[in-house]
Amino acid sequence: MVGMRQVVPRMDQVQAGAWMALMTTAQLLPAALDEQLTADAALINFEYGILAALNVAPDQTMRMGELAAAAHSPAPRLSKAVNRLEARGLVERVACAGDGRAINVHLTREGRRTWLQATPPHIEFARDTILGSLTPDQLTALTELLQPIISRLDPDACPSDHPPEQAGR
Amino acid sequence: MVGMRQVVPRMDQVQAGAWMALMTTAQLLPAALDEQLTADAALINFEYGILAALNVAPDQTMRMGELAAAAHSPAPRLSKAVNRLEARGLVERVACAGDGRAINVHLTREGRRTWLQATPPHIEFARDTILGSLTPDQLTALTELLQPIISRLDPDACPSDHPPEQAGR
DNA sequence: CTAATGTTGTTGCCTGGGCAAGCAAATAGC
DNA sequence: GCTATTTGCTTGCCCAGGCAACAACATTAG
Repeated sequence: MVGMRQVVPRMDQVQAGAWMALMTTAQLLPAALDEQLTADAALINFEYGILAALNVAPDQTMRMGELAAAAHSPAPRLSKAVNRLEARGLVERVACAGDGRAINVHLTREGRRTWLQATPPHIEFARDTILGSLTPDQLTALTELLQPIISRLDPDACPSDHPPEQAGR
Repeated sequence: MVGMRQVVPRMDQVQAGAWMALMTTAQLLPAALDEQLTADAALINFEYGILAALNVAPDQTMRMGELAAAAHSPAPRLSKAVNRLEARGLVERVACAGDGRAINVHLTREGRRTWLQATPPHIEFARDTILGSLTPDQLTALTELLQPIISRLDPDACPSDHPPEQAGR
């Protein structure tokens, strides 16, 4: 019994370090993003992602289902976010011609204006505050290291998608 | 005016890729953690962290302030989490002898039992599902790449686990 | 045509978290 | 000693998100 000090499995030093770094990042990053966006545009990151997705969609319009998929969001969460955006006039719901139960979400002129205003500080924050400390080679390395983790967390996550995708396609 | 297509700043391909990987990780990781812990021990990650911190503390006891610092949590969040844990008998509040306004949080026997039971699946999940796809060298690289990002997000985040703020400096 | 099933969104209820206000003990100023 | 400030923690109020129940329309089977 003397050798049996720990009942629980242990991580070695390297694993523990990576684990802590991942956890800390996952904790701080969303908070920092929401803080920046809320201060600069009264938007949370999730809402910004909706505007961004609509902005690059044909006719600035998407179906709820598409939007939910693009934002990796369950339907209720998206529905409520669209409620909020619609109440502010940034977005409008339009009945879908072909299908009576589908809803088209359309980015209003005001919504696009808000997105245009919100984006520069957001991109700046991402580049300067977050990515700015790494060289391009390091960024590439980071991306490749995170990719397998993402794949294991969500097998459906594909490399190219998501909110802050660049504006001009 | 023809050349002026975009008013908003852009990220290059490398930056955008890293950005997306970071965002996706930050989105998926906490959800996966809470899911695993909730299923296996009816704890969310934050609560698990509290038990874990108490478990390694001298006398299985910490002051609220210490705990909040250890969990990188604002005071109200910790207070409410301790409320929940105390209601389940996993933790108890004890008045602090020397200071009438301070509260010592103590891990009960039942709390330690819960932590012991919750930990193996948690560690397994972390090692196998999340870190398992990377070699030790890659884990080291990942840690070093995330470190500067963490530092920029929170200047107070200390790289090493416990630089124990010993009283006598 | 009608009934059963499937699809698409929305609403309600509950929980966790942020922030500001509050309370109580300790400390500093007078 | 007595007020004023500071420290340590808690509570209340509000918002965002998860899940299940629901409503509305579409589709398929009989």
